[in-house]
Amino acid sequence: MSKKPDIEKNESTEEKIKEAARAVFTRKGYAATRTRDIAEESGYNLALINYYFRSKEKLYDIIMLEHLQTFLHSIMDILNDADTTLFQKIEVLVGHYIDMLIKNPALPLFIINAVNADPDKLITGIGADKIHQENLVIVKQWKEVAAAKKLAIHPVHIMMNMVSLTIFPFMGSPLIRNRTKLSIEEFNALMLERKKLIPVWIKAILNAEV
Amino acid sequence: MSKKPDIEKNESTEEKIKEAARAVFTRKGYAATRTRDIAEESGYNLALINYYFRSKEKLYDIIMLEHLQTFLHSIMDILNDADTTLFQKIEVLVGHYIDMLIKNPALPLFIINAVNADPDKLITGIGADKIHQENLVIVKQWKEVAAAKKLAIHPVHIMMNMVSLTIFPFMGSPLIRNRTKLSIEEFNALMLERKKLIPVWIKAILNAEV
DNA sequence: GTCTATATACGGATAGAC
DNA sequence: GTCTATCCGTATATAGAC
Repeated sequence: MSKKPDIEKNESTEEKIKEAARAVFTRKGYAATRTRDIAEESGYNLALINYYFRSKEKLYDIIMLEHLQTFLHSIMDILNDADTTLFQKIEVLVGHYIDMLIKNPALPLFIINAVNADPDKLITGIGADKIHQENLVIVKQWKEVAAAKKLAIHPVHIMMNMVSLTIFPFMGSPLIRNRTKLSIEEFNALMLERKKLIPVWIKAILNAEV
Repeated sequence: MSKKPDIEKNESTEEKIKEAARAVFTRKGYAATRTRDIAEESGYNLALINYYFRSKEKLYDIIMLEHLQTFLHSIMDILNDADTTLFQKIEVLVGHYIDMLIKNPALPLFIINAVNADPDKLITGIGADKIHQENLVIVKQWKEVAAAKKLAIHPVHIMMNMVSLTIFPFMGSPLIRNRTKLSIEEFNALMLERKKLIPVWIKAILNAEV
């Protein structure tokens, strides 16, 4: 056996601080979190934050990029899958995001605020160039469908609809839950329903008379 | 004529500071704005902020409540209008909000962040009690439609859909505009299209086979 | 690596001159 | 009412002991 201690399951101090930072930054945003909050949440001393991460901002950047990665993870594979139809992609995409958002409901607000605070930083970090490729499989498939249906509406409407219907309820959940008196479990159950519903609705929207 | 000076069109110092505060708070949020930013934006000195508003937080509260009022202004009248049908209400509501959001696109993010930072403060300030009344005209109308259509889906889905489709694109606009290379004018034109489209889509959703 | 103590900077607020 | 100068708490960051 190696010399690694059998308390190996405990993460390193560095990792614990990062987790604490993720928790606090995600909840309160950059400006409102104090390094002291992170230290307290981690169980370690304030000085260790700088020892491991040099500065609050560097630590924040790490968390931000990780969140971005979580948010975009595997989406390119879905968008570029030659073996699925457009509507299958929509189903997979919506399902993927709802599962992810139930685990991580604060993510969209965090990311939108980050983009708002410093658009360039995020948008370049996004690897966004790749995403806008005109030769993504989904874009080609979309063009075929649009041509077949002789759609008069701008394609970004459909994209916005899909994203809006999927993501917004999570951003509004504090207000929605307060107004509706739904528990978190009931709310999440509704979100899971939307995995089936949103693709159906998107189809209905595409077929709607305008 | 009165003794008022003919430079009357210039607002008072107090009002100018409030406008500056509105601009900065709305753009950067509470924690990230410094009173010095507001002073600079207003053209006046830092000390005057405290002279007129006592503290950063009191000034923020004023801005926040004004924004909330803008956001909810006249919505109760629409919701409670006995002379319009349910779908007319949806049309009016969506149109009202899109017009308002084109003028004030940063509002939803500001409000959601405010709710997030301090749920109780906002939710009580909202006069939220009134909004949840079961005897609003729109609620009654909704129940009739739901009964007639024997809808299997939870009514909050429909509410979430309407709000999501209307509001989210504005919150995501920095990212959307970057990805699509749309100008602000083009983006706003799309939003205006949605005044007609969203009600149609809501109907389509209501009639969709599930 | 982890702590305590401290340097240094920044931001909100006020005193006091004009 | 408006300004300059300054106070003082708080937050980030670092020095240095263990």
